[in-house]
Amino acid sequence: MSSSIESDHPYHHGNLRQALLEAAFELLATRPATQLSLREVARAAGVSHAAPYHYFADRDSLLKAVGAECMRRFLQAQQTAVARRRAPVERLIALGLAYVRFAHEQPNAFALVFDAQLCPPGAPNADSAPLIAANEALLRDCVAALQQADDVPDVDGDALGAALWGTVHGLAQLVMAGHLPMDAVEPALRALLGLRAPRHG
Amino acid sequence: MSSSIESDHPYHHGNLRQALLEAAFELLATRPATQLSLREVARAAGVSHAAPYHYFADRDSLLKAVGAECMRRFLQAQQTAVARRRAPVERLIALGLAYVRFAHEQPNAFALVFDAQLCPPGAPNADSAPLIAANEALLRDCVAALQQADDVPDVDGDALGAALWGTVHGLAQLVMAGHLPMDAVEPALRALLGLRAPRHG
DNA sequence: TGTACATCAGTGAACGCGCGTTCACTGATGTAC
DNA sequence: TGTACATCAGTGAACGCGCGTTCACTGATGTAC
Repeated sequence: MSSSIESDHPYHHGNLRQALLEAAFELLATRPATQLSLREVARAAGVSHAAPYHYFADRDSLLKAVGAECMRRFLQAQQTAVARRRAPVERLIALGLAYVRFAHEQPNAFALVFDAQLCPPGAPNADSAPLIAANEALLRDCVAALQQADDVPDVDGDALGAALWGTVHGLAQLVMAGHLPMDAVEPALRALLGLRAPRHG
Repeated sequence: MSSSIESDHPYHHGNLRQALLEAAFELLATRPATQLSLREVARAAGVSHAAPYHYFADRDSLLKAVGAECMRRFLQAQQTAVARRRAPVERLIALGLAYVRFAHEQPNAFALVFDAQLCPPGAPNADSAPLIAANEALLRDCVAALQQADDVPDVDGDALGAALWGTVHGLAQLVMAGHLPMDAVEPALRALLGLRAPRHG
């Protein structure tokens, strides 16, 4: 019984920092990060609105930590998806689908990951930096593998990588915004990669 | 002298509705639409904070009207860019560049156009609906023209259109978020469309 | 095993703020006579 | 040309709200003796 970390003592919560991050993450199912208030998160964690200040300097740094948590889950979703595939094209498709599916299922978490205010790409001080680097590396590897296959024209790898990142990112946004059904994503990716083959017949 | 619509009478402003929309649009250079307050817009238009209620039912409908205005400018930027080009690939590149450039220069206006809360794609009651349809038609035409060129493999046109829309949309987002410099956009688009040619030599 | 005490995680009252919205009003305008 | 009047765009005081942050506090915990 003493093994329970989640106790209900009015004082000494146990692991409030983690509980706050989880509460915030769950609230993201409800509304965008910009609309999350510190008080709401504290309320959801069952704690007074002043308690979070023992773990986070202010609202902003709580949101930054939540963003890093989201990034972690986002990266893992992609790694899991890619790990099951071998063929370069299939790896890329799996990566893209995982990317879009995460955005579809956790739109506010996805938006937070790419929020320039909270997770600025130029400021590597955040916890997110290594995760972002890992994610870009993952994509780069998939593109490089594709290029080593023998049916791909000779184009700049970095530029192609940027374009494909743009594609999955944009498809994610369009799905999130309701402009495109999730079903349309895989055909879209296949059509695009289908360009690389010379005309049929 | 009596021709001046922009008078400075304390009462009877002249064209307050339009002035509010313009003030709001200019404020978008400063902060995202979600952070715009009615009072701020009224202040920027030089009018009391209650005045907007003569033209807009509430904050939300003001923002919706601003969104339609943004959409109008966004569409026009693309139409202008495409009008100067003839070759299918160049038309597509010009379209994509205009798309991304608008997002780069007016990020908050761009974001508002695609805000699902304020401009929901499923609710065609907004002023934006015909503009959105026109924009999608523009892209579709460019893709169809590309497919009629003789060096393109036989892939599903709708799926390809979705993918290319995703690509420009995603590149726009990545540029806005600082993950990609504006300079990288044209090479990325050219690399992607370069896939359609068989391997060189 | 029992007592005294330092620690510090969490409390709850309080602050000042800007917001969206309402409301009775004011006064410039243009029209009817 | 002059007067009376209806209209209605814009005013400014007021409301209640939830927010972020501060602060003195409380009381559960674990340790030293």
